[in-house]
Order: sequence, then C-alpha cells, then structure tokens
Amino acid sequence: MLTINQAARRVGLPNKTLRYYDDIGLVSPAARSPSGYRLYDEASCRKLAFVRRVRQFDFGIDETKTLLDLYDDPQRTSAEVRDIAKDKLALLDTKLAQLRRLRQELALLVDACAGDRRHNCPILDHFDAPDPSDD
Amino acid sequence: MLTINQAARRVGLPNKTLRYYDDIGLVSPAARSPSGYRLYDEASCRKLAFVRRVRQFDFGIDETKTLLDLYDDPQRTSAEVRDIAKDKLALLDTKLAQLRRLRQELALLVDACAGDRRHNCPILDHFDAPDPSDD
DNA sequence: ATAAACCTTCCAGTTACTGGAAGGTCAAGG
DNA sequence: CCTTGACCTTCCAGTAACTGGAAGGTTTAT
Repeated sequence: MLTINQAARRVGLPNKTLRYYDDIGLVSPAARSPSGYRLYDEASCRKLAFVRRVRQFDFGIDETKTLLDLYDDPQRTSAEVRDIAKDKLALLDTKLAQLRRLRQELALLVDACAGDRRHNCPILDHFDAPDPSDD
Repeated sequence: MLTINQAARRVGLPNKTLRYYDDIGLVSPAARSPSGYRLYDEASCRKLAFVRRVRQFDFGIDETKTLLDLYDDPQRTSAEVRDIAKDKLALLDTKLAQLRRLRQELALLVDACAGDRRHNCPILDHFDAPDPSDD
C-alpha cells in the first residue's frame, strides 16, 4: 500500500490532484490507515494512471468518469467506448481547424509588421478594423 | 451615447461581458447616466470591438490589456507589438502540434476499435497500458 | 525530546465569464 | 396617476480542474 505521495510519484500526478480525485469521487484510495492516511493499492494506482492518460487526451472529468466506468465494467461493449471517442475526435477536429485559422492570420500579421521603432503597426490596425466576419 | 445592451449588440459581446470588463478595469463606459446607467461612446465601443477581436486570437485578458495599452499609446513602436504577437504565435504552434498528435492517436484508436457488441476494446486497452512517454 | 518530513482538512484563488436574485428606472398605454 | 414590461443596477454563486496555503496531527530518525 502506497501513501499519497508515493502513489502520486508512481502515476505522475501531483498529490493535490489525487486528493481532488478522491474528493469528487473519481478515484478513491483503496483504504485509509488508522490515522486517516490515504492508502493506494495496485488497482487504484492503475485507475489513476488510466485517468491521467485519458485526461491527456483532453477528455473532461465527466467523460473520464464515463470511460472509467466502462473500463470497470466487463459487460460494456466496444461500441459504447468508440462512440465517445468518435465524438471527441470530431470536437478535436473543430478545435484544430479554428486554431489553424488563428495561427494563419496571426502569422500574416507578424509578417506584415516591420517590428521597428516606427509607430505604425499593422497588427494593431488589424484589430482596430471592423470585423468582416460580423453579421 | 449607447446603453449597455445597445453597445453590446453593436460590438457583438454579451452585456454581462461588458460589465465584467468594466469591473476588472479593462474597458469602462465613457460615462454614467444620472441614474447610474453605463453609457458607451464611439471610443469605448471601438475599444470593446478591439478587445473582442484580440480575444478571438486567444490572447488572455492580461495580454489583451497590454495590447490595449499599446493601442492607446501613440508613442508605442511596432516592435513592442510584434514581440507579443510572435510569442503568441510560438505558443499557438506548440498547442497545434500537441493537438495534432492527440488527434492522430485518437483516430488510430477509433479505427482499431470494432465498435460492435464485443467486450474487447482497443481504446480502453490503450488507456490501460503503461505510458511509453513516461520517464 | 524534538525536528523534519509526512499526512489531514478546509478555505481561497485561478480564468473569463455566466446565471440568477433583488431591486431601481424609463417609456408607453389605460 | 398607475401599471406593465423592458431595461438597468449590484451582488452572490457557480463553472473546470485544479493549485496554494494555513492550521494542525503523525511518523521517523536522531
């Protein structure tokens, strides 16, 4: 059985995060010591690692909870999991497209800007101009 | 002089956001009516629109404030603005690269998953496996 | 015995708003 | 003049997912 800091080091998360996950009922320690210390076993550590990896994929806590429940449930079908993953994929694509547009525009502005001691600045001019995408 | 809702409609931001910007001292109305209504003039509306456009570029409020100060300052040089924009661009590139990797991995998982009534699921298996990117 | 290094809980703060309650103001209609 | 409805005000709480810190108990080592 590992104490909170040992478990935290093991799974690569801050101990504060482990307490938080316990608080919200996402992953709780396997037991408590007589003095109230959180004690994590193999299974709870594996769940923590699972959560960490899911979170790295930008799933929210709610989605992570769903995934964790499915992970715990030997009766779940692969379709249930795949649907969640597909939704997330679509969302990621939207976000990526937005960011790409943003990057593109900003890069153009940086290129257009002399970046010297002059007071004229195309970047600020751009932000000041009326937004063509407005209705 | 426009009341808060008129100004909000004009610049395309919720009125709550205008109050918030006033509260944090980002953009304040030009005046208050005798009864305390916020009144926005041309200049304050232009600032709001400027802020909106900067925010669309994913600049934080603090960065927006800096940009707004530069926008207000006729003595600022284009180099000051460009440096901020370049930093942001680098940050955007990092974020984009991360998201791209994420999307790629998730897409592979979705492809690998049958998505049928079977209990075996490569997505969950992947999240359960030890993280190769760990130290 | 005591100091260092743990652990606990609880409260506040972060970002950039958003929602809602309680109440004041203003223009139009009866 | 009164009311109705659409505004406006302030203030408080909540969001997501933690993070930081204070006050205090526990364990381990010297």
